[in-house]
Amino acid sequence: MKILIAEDEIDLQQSIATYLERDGNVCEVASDYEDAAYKVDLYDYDLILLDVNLVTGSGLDVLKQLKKDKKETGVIIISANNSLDDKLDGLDLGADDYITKPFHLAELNSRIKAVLRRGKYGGDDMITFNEIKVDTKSRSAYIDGKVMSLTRKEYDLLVFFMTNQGRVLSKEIIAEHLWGDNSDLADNFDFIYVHINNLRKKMTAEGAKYIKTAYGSGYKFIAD
Amino acid sequence: MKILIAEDEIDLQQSIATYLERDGNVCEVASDYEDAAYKVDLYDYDLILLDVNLVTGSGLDVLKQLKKDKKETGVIIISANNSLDDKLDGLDLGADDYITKPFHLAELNSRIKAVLRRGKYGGDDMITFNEIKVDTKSRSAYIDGKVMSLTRKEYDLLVFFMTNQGRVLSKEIIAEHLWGDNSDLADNFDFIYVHINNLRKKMTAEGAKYIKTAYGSGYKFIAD
DNA sequence: TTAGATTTCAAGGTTATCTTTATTGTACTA
DNA sequence: TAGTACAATAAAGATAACCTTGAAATCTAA
Repeated sequence: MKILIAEDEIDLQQSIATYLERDGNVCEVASDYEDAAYKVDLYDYDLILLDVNLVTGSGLDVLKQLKKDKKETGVIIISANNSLDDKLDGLDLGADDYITKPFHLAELNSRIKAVLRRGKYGGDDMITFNEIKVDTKSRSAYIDGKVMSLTRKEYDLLVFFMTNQGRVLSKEIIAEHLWGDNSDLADNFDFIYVHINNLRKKMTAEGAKYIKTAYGSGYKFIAD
Repeated sequence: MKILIAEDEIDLQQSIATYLERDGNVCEVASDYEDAAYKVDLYDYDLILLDVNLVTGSGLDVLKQLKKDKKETGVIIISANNSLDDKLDGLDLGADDYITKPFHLAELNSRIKAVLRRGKYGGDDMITFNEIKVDTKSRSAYIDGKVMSLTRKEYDLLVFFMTNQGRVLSKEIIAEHLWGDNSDLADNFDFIYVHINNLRKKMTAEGAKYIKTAYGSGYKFIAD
């Protein structure tokens, strides 16, 4: 999921981002009103966490703009004070939920999941990149409409790449996500080459050369 | 960088220290809660690796104290069990990241780097200087919108320059940041000339002559 | 339990990058 | 202005990262 965190408290912003990224989401941050408005205008997000009290303007104005542009984005309002007004205004303007500071990340997380589950937004289970589609519910991948026959590791790898498009992923990071906290693989990540190779073969066979090598740093999934 | 390792497993403590010191960091260790609380109160660290399950108390209390004192210290939580609670509580309290035992040192290292970097340029993924843009998430650099094809050392060098704009950087400082290990290459930094030269070529090819030579003292990154 | 599929290991080959070396060029100092 | 220290460049050599393959170990489903 692609999530924008519009929040001016850097500590909080980073904590949320770190937590959500660990769940495989792609986060971007905006620290003031202008930044948020700019990014909302330019990109499409599945979800926006929107602080109403941004330093240089109101988050509610961002929300208005969003709805004017008819973007299909989930919105959760973050309000600092306890006055109901902000929340109600937010819901009136089409926000999906709200949460009041201070809150626990677990609380935020369950609200996020609920909003995304309602299905209206990117919350469906398909991840798409050009001609590649992945249905995470049935764990099946398609390319040009044809089923890709992938092993478990290949599938996991593909999903990890597709949820982190454009980002350089080191072998260590990949290993951590695909094998969890298995400690034994201490110094030898070489077999990742094999899985990369296998996945690449199946993709390039259909003309999809999206897994690029960043020599010395890792791999990234990106179109030319 | 000055790093405190608050961890009661002596073996782990020592291997982390050895690993980080090899990268040019200065490490101190604390084996129990009192020791950690004492040192955090007395000294300033760039980063603290904080085990939540210290023998005589909770690492989270150390974190609370740290935040109460408003110290600008990066914090990475080390949690032994898999229960999310500790990690969440840690992030709620303002930790920058967490890692679960057992983990790979390389993984820890990349998280440390991310946290330290975040402190320097405020959580933003883009570094900009005139027509040059660097996206640290995808590890890619752009000039006039075009992708710069950089090797790892060239990329690291560029980022180091751009985060230290206008400052004279000696070969020794550059070497320390890009190689960490100042033991082997003690006497001979000549290869830096080569990397400077290579990076310069790729920049000047696009008309960007920002790397100035400060004869006898180093280099600085600055517009005319 | 067993056949088949999948994952991991190990080894050799290939290439990009890094370092060394050597030569030429440039800036400071006496 | 000459001499010296420092810096730039190019090209060869060394190294480390990556790719590929086949076989052994492991897992999975019938």
